Amino acid sequence: MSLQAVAERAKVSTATVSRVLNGVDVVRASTRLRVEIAIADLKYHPNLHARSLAGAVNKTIGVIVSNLDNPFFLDVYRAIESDCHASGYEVVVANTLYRPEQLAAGVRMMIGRRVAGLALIVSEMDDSMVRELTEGQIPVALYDVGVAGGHVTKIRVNYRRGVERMVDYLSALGHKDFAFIGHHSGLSPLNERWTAVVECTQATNSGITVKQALGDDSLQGGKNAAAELFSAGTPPTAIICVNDLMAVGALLELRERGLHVPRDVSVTGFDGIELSKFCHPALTTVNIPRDQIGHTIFQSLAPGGAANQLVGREFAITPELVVRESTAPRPAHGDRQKAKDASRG
Amino acid sequence: MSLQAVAERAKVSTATVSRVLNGVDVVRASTRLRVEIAIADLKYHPNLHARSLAGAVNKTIGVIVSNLDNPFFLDVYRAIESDCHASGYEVVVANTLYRPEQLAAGVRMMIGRRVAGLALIVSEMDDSMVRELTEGQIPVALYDVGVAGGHVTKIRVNYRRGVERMVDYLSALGHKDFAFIGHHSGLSPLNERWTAVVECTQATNSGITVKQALGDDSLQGGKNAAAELFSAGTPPTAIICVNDLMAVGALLELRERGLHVPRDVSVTGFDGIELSKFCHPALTTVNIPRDQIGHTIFQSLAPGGAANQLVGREFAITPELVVRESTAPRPAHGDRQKAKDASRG
DNA sequence: GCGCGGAATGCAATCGCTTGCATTAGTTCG
DNA sequence: CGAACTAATGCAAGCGATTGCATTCCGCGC
Repeated sequence: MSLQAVAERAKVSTATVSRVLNGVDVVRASTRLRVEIAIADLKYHPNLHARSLAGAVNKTIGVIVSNLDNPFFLDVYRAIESDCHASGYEVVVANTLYRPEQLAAGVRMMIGRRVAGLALIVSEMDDSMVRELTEGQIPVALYDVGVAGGHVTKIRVNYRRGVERMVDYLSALGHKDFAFIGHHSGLSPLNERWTAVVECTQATNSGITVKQALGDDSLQGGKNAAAELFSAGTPPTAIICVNDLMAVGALLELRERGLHVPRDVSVTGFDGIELSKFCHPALTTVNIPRDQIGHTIFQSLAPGGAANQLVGREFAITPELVVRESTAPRPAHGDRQKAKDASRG
Repeated sequence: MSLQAVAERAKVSTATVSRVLNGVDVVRASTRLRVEIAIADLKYHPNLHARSLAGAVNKTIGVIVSNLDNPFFLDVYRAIESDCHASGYEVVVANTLYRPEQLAAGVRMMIGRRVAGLALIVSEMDDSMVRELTEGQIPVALYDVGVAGGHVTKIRVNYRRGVERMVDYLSALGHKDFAFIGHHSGLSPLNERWTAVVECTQATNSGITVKQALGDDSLQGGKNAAAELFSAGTPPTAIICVNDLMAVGALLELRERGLHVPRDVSVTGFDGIELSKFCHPALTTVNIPRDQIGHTIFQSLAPGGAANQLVGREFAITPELVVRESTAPRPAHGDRQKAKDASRG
């Protein structure tokens, strides 16, 4: 099961077998055939560890994400994966579940594997981690954190802009009682979004209030957070969710409370995942071009081609508002009574 | 950046550094400290390729799935991943998109990586692939295909049983015009499900008809398939979908056609993914315990512990019917007119 | 028949790490 | 103080490829 074995069976040297394997075109046809037969007979599969050790160009790129369960991350990952396969690269993913120690473990693993490039689409990066990566050798693509330069490319989404549009839109519909559903408020990129919502709502000087509820980054988490919003205080008429997944979760909670979306409450998502179109009602959301992010990441990580222009740069993406069915004008006072009733449920 | 470098800096041999790294507990505390400092100073990360080459026990297990986009696969994967991390294993996934050549590539890669075990949760396995794996060396866990024995464990879900329950239930509700929404009918495990539906419906000798529509294994695919069902012929009153994901897609299509689920049409899913509970209406489905599958796979692949009892065996899982809101009695004749109208839309 | 020259092979060093065995350093005692 | 042990450390042989360089083959022209 080693090159050695194949070589013996084909009565050639390991060097020749290696050449056949790698398509180095200097092997006589008859020899090549003999080797190929031996390979097939032995069901030989080259040991990839040995191969990369021996210095073959490493065609693997690593991707670390916070939560594969959230289609947002999956979509970005898939875009990267598809580009990679198209260029003969392999991908290895790590899922951190928003846990810094898992991130650290993932990074260690990737470096240990000597990946050709490393993409980090995570929210739980702390400064020391960023610094370590920046000081390291391998090309890195950072999403929403750190700074570009050297071998690190940064992709930044202008969340604030997206939130602004969302808030402006909802304000225009007359909403005043806002709520924000988020998760992991302890992580700075996530906290920034909440801050953005607060600031945007306060900017329009019209007595708007916002409260926050937190849950996991999941359907159930969104549902739980929504429940919390209606458990006390003034029920909101507009709920801005940090992402589509949680928004869909919130939708169910509202339905169970007999609240109609968007008649009684408006709900918005963020990301523009496919599900946001398929849920009911379809979510008004802010689209983040996940494919584009994935492609950009790949290009900045894979050497050759356009890479040179991309690596070390920063890419800003301005998300777009997508209005669908989950938002409507603020209900009249009388109608709002319903939400209050639901609060007790 | 190599053991060598660390050794020199700490003024010890590479052997000692290696011992420190691996926690072999025979190094004097003072020496260990010196080495650890050197490691930190150099930001040294062991080369995992070299490590496995050198014969360290390989703690990696490979997982190949057909479509990570479908939460079913993701759930199984996550269960495996979580078990692995708990036992200090690493996981590497490959996504085939139902393409046999991608499967082959994935298997080659896993073998090349010399994984400790390989899980295949794919529908596109052909006999030769199964044979190759069976004849190979590494522990394998097969889902829904192949046979157990030797180092291959098999997990089999009794689909037919699930389908039977579904069909019985729907028949009891009076449905006669059935439809099946599936994908990749060319792959035998998938084709079997269609066959199961046909046979179950024909078993109850009551003039039941079934037609089939196909799409991708995605939300959009489900929607497309549903559209096809209403484009010609008698519109069905009960739609059995091959999985929840496609069912949710179908739901949207029906909604767009002004058909109410379950009043006008009943829709069922399969798998019991979380989304099936969060969509509207919540899907009547057949639950497949994905966690359990993942755990079983892990146990049969990871050596030690209960592994011995599991490896080489076959596990049968009988899925359970979960009735929710997407099914109801067959509409009366007059009401069915609505579906016919929708057909023209 | 011989010498040549390029095409095919083979040799062997190397990649970074693990590990069995040899060696050295430290301790404890007689 | 040196013997006898044990605890620490070092040596060096792999692991399974890749690859630059040396060597052997072969067909040809003279």
